[in-house]
Amino acid sequence: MYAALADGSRRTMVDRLSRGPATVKQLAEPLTMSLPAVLQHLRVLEESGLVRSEKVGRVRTCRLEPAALQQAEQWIADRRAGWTARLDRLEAFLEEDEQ
Amino acid sequence: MYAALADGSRRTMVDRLSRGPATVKQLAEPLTMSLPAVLQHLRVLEESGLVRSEKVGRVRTCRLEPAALQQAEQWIADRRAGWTARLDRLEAFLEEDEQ
DNA sequence: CTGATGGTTAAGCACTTGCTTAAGTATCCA
DNA sequence: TGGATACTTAAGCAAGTGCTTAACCATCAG
Repeated sequence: MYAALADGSRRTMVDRLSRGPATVKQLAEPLTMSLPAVLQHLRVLEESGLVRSEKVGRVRTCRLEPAALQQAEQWIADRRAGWTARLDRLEAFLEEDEQ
Repeated sequence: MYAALADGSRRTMVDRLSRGPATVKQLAEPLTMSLPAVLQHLRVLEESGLVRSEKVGRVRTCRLEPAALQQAEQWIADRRAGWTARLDRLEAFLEEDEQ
């Protein structure tokens, strides 16, 4: 899933989708690459669970899957929390030592 | 930076570091790969800004850089926020429509 | 029906990544 | 001093990634 976010073009796509659903064409518009390339990025995003899409007529509409984003966010938050907790304990220890 | 977190071995290293500083040897211990491979992962983590390390004697000690982690977390949080804000507006609109 | 639109598939290619082994270098300890 | 410890560098390689072009399929509008 972080692998999906590792690519700049894909982050641009996620950014676009965070402002609302979009078609493949619309996702491709700000990107300087061929449509097949965009399709491949979209596939990566879908496989990571970050994006869901469905086709109506000849138009495929994509939308963000906030639950997946939250999961990624949570992992980082947890590691960071562990680290700051450690710092707090160290601080408390130094404080205690001072007395 | 997400590229740095994209690899499982590197996430294992970050996880270890979230529980406190560690030497290269300690980081390598849970990983089933050669030491040079670990060094290469460490280099990626340092270049991403997620980890800082310094060498004393013959031992290199690594520690997490929480600011970088927070930055990654923030980006995700922002995209997610944009999306949920959209949902809220939609909900408000539907509610209004109902009256 | 026919052309334009929106998407899809397949093949190929340059470049990057994630390892490996082999051969160092620089401490530290007895 | 001499061996063990803790990294470090360099070279090489198999697999994966991010594109491309060419060709194709399925709507939709006129």
